[in-house]
Amino acid sequence: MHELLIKNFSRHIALTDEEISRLPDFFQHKKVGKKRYLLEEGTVCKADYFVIKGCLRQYQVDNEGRESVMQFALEDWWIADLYSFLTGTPSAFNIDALEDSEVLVLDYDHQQRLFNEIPKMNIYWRIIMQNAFVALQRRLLFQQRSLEERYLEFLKRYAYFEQRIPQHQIAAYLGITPESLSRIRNTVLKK
Amino acid sequence: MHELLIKNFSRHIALTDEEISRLPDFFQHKKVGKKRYLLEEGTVCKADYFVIKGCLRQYQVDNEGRESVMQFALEDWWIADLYSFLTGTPSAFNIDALEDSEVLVLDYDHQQRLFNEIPKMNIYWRIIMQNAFVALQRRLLFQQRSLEERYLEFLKRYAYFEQRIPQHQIAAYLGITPESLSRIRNTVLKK
DNA sequence: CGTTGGCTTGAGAGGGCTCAAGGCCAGTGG
DNA sequence: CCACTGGCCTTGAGCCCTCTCAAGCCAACG
Repeated sequence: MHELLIKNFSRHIALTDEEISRLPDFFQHKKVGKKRYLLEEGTVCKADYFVIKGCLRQYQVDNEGRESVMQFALEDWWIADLYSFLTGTPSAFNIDALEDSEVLVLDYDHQQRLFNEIPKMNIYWRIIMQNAFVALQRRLLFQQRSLEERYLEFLKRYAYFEQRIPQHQIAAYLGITPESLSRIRNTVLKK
Repeated sequence: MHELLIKNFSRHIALTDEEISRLPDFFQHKKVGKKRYLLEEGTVCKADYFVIKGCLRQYQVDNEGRESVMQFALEDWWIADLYSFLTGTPSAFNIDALEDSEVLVLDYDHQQRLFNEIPKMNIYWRIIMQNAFVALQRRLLFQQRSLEERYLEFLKRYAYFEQRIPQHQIAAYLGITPESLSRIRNTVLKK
């Protein structure tokens, strides 16, 4: 099994060697070329994806054709449309690769089996969901601040991958136009 | 144990009668008068609260004194500052009662014991965290729409308690000024 | 070396905010 | 029973931040 994933699990729960040896039964390995889709709007999100290489994004396109980025996912992150995944309903999101990427695929049935056969996985998922929830709350509050504050917060939290993401994607994540982001960067730089 | 809570658990997991009989060991009952605080900014959130009567709100006050409402909680809802609760750090939020209310208090140690003694509680909390996460994602996306769309979405999802909440609180939840909300309501009514 | 996509810059417009005043209760005290 | 008060909602006027639309630049790539 890929070491990134094992380390990730181990951050929250203690897996035995025996349990680790069973992990490969649950996951599939998949390569996603740049600009290729893991999920397309209107289809059901059938799996949760763990990124081991590259960079992906989950986004929505509104009636006017504007994109809103829900999430970026780099190495060591999970990505999926959880709502579609959990309910089995068609997704409103797309997930595609910003770079050539590789993911571990955990489809719904395998996840359920994982919960049954290694019950402490419930603890792991409870904890990462709690963390994701808290992060999202923080993001929601920053959404009400000025553009500059939002951008600085983004830099503070995500400086380590900011250079890997095109600016207009960052704008779509922050909920602002690329033009505004360009101007903000200018004023921030001058300080 | 209060029936609302048992029903809530039962929506996601199957508790035995024996397990239900043990629940009272974990919870305390507490009354909170209108305008009284369950949590004050700067203190640690030591418990997760399940509302059995009344209405509470979780909110933040920014440097300019503006309030942002993170969440309302009525009967059958959980409320807490999860970040403070999980990390034991001082909270940036306040939680107070908009009406005379009653809650069941689950403090951190009791929750940990609950997870240990009734392991399927991990499943329950995993599921409600997933649901809360998905709801928050939806809210985040609506934050980028126009005032009117945001208000209509709020009505659609929360019509059943809209009358119990003062308008300026709803404005603070939607991230707009009370004046703007008042104007929006006017234009919506005319349609 | 022409085309394409991403970033920047400018000018103008508009949505939502600020500040201020007025009206309408509900609660309170005389 | 009534005047008074304070909180909440409404309405108006003016402004500012951010968006839109448009053009220009530059690097990457065929």
